[in-house]
Amino acid sequence: MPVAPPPLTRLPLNALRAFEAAARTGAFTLAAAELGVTPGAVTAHVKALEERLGAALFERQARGVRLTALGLAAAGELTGAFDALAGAEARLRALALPREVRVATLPAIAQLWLSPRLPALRAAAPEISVSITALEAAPNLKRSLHDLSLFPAESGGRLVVKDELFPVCAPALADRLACVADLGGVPCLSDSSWARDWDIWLQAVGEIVPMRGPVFSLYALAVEEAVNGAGVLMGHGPLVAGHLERGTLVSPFSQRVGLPEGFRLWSARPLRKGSAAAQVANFLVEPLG
Amino acid sequence: MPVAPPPLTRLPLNALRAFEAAARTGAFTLAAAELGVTPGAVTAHVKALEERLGAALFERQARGVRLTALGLAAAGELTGAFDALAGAEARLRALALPREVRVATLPAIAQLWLSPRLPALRAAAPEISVSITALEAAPNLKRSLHDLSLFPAESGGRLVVKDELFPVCAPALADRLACVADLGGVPCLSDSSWARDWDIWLQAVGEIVPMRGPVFSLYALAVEEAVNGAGVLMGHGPLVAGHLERGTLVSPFSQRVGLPEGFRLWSARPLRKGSAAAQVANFLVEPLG
DNA sequence: AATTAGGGTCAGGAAAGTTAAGCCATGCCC
DNA sequence: GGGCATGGCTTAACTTTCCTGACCCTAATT
Repeated sequence: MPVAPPPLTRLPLNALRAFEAAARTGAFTLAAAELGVTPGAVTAHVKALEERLGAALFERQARGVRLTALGLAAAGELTGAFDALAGAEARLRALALPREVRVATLPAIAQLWLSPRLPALRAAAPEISVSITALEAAPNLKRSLHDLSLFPAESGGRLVVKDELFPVCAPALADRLACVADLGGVPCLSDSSWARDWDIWLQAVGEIVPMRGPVFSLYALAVEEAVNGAGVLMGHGPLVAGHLERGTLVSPFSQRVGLPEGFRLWSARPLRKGSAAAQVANFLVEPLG
Repeated sequence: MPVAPPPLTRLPLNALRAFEAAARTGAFTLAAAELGVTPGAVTAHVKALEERLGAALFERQARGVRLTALGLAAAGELTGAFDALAGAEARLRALALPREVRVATLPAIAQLWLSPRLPALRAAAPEISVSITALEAAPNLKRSLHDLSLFPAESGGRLVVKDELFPVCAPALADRLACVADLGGVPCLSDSSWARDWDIWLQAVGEIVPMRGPVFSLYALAVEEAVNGAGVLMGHGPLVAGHLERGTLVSPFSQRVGLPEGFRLWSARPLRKGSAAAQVANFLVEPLG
């Protein structure tokens, strides 16, 4: 590695951020995803930084990278500094756009739980602009671009609604289901990210039924298919409540299994009383109040 | 299947930095100088940020800009965050280039005091690479790119050498100076950034002598001219000591005026014992060891 | 009236990022 | 165990963005 030429210029900010993200996530691709750029850009940034410093920050391996001692030593302080910067950025945004609230949640929750509630929220506080981002996993709260984050968890945040499992299907299909064992004779829909739902419910009710059926990658799609009579879906209480009310889905069995987890709401930063984010949070937790 | 990537975009880092520098310095021009870009770039960055936020950060006035309430509210936290980032950056650099020490000082001190000492420093610690930057004013320590900063001041830092004033000139010229009043008959050299030197000395010795002579913008140039016999210069003790020793300059009058200030050394960050920066600092303060 | 100081604007050019292909170990599979 | 697919980083050409440099504008100063 060549010794650095007299670099009296400061280290490039974006390269530092790319390095920090790569160090924290442990992979260039993850860092790229977090920063919203392509992996090639992260490669270039880290490389530029290493050339500038005249020392390697990562060991390149065939599959992935690993921090060098230097990289490890430098990453911690950088992470702290960028956390502070993210906080300052969020505050600036909150000051400039006090009516913007950005919520992160699971795609299923966004579509099946949050979306139906938005009209009422808009009616209650029309000046607030709520934007929803669907993410597969809860974002890093310190670094997130969101104000609120609604995800299933067993603890933390504020409980919005408890989750429970029970099979649901179209009314026509329910007629063919007299007992749990009948599930073996109909398609059982499942969602790839909640793959264990059926196991959990069956184990809780003490039954063993061999089942098969299509697997969906979007829970909302599985719900639609269930409504269309394509099969029986393991329903998450809060996500199928609307269809149950309207009668487009019914619950063929009485056994409901409460899950230890519920949908819980976190805020990225302390909510100031009366702020738009606080209003939205309160609405989601206590829609009536 | 992954859900669509976050359409949320974060505020551009470089624009935030430009805004922070402009807010802290109070002027786009100064911010541009600090960042090493042109004022136009700062204009564009701040403008982009304001458009992104949908709110003004500065009030544009015919002559200069002034922070809006929003800008003022946002600037403080940003400054703190960027200070933290600068600290992390400096630490990264120190880890990667442990033998680099960067010193900021006045041009006159660089040329007339520091430069003559560098050979001895190199001999004492040949592995350390010292780079010197001449600045007209002491840099912001928290944000500086330098490790050490050597500037005249009345307090703070570590005292390296006291400053005192007394006229100096070439030996041949000294013969024509019997008393202070004779200064009126010879050119009196002065430096534009130390314009008050003559006043200070004359007032201290209780004389009033009308004088004129060329004004230099570089003190080192004035010293060279004095050596060449072009006139009498108000010498700063530490900066003319070498010439006095070699006899290329002499002090025609006995009156020496000690200044309340001396050359003082600051370090941007706490010096770790044994670090290259600490070695250089110790050498400058106590050259004998 | 002329000068100066500070921002704003615009065309052109340098340096980001993107897209798509390439590498290279690992792990799977027959 | 060789063949083959996979995951992750890299590379190269292209595109977009950002910076520069020269100019204009306004208000305060000389």
